[in-house]
Amino acid sequence: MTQADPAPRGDKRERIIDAAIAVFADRGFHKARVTDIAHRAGVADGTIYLYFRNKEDLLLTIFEEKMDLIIASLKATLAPIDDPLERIHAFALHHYSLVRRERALAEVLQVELRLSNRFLKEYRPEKLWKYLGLFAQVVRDGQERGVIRADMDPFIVMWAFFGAIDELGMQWILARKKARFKLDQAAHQVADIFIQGIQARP
Amino acid sequence: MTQADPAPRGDKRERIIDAAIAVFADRGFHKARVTDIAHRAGVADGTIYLYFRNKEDLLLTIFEEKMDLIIASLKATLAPIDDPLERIHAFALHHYSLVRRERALAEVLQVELRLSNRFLKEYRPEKLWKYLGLFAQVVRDGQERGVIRADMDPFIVMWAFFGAIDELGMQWILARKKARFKLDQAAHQVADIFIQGIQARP
DNA sequence: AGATCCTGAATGGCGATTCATTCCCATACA
DNA sequence: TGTATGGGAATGAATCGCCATTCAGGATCT
Repeated sequence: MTQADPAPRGDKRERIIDAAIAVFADRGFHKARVTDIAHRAGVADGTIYLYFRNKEDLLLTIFEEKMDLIIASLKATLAPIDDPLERIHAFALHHYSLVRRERALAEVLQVELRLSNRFLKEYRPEKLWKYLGLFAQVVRDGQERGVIRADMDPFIVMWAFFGAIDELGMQWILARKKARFKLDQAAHQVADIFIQGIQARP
Repeated sequence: MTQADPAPRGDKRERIIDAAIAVFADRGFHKARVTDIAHRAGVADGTIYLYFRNKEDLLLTIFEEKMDLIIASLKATLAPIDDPLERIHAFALHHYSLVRRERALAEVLQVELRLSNRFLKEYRPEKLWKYLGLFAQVVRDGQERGVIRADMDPFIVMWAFFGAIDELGMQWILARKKARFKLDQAAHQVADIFIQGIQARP
């Protein structure tokens, strides 16, 4: 009749993306077979190529689209918090709440994306910069307000903090149930170290 | 893993390892072709299989052998330093001196090893644990002496510190000459953040 | 000669990608 | 109402390129 979508167009695309996240997390990008993804999504192998240029495009699409959601969510979390030091704390907690809630996605973003040379060397991970940029901005704000040491380079602090958070998240994911620490505990300790480490002292 | 060399002698093994480090760093493990490594080492493709079981064994052998050297070097660096907080500083500087001096090796260890699922999930990176364990021990010593906060989990501090150091090292390597910071500056700032962050306060 | 070491072309397997074919259904027409 | 038709969507078997690995000979020593 009207302009109603005749076919479940978006549905298949969504299913392929979800299946890809699961399979990438499970087998790793390189070992993941397109056939596996197609099977899991309940579509034919060729169907995937109607929606994505190739296997790598599928990985990058997941990154692009999911990061948009994550960035929006992070912004919403930080918005009501005024104190920069408190925001650092919130950043860590927010990061891990995602890791815990969507472990497969987190695994793809943290572990698998890094094996894509294209991603690391050729492709500009704009979305990652945007995500981290929010943190760097928190540091700059804190410096302007005088609560964070002025001799710290926000750029270095940003990568250091992300590295710390990311590494612990990765170890937690890799260790699965055997993890020797709790994510929340890690979030608190790391945030605490950085807050103590960079705050301006009288 | 390399059991015992069946027979072959000479400097070929060494040349293959050096060539592999260069090619892995340059093209990435997956895109690196055995042919490229052989060519660079000045040997025939098949020769590589006289010294290594397969391509992955080559990667793991590089890890095993180089880590032994790195661990020994780190121990020698820390030995004459008594103050745990000063050792943290030395750890960061030592790590980056390696990154700067042997960039290709650092790239392989930091970036490429991570793409080997086998390495991260199945293989136990004992040597990495040994390396990091040295740092965890520094934290424990500091706690016993009362100069480091007792409420910090050495395990979490260890991963956080390594993550921070590692991430900055990776960004520096990836950015090559365009890096927006100096390695030494990063070493000092990160060490400073952690020292300020974990030291016991009166 | 025999043993050791090396060579590099040939092989084989894997799995991403393609594309000829089929399916589905909205619309048009009788 | 029944049937034809056009074309986009989906299929999945076949293709095809890539490259790690092998191995039947050579080369080089003793």
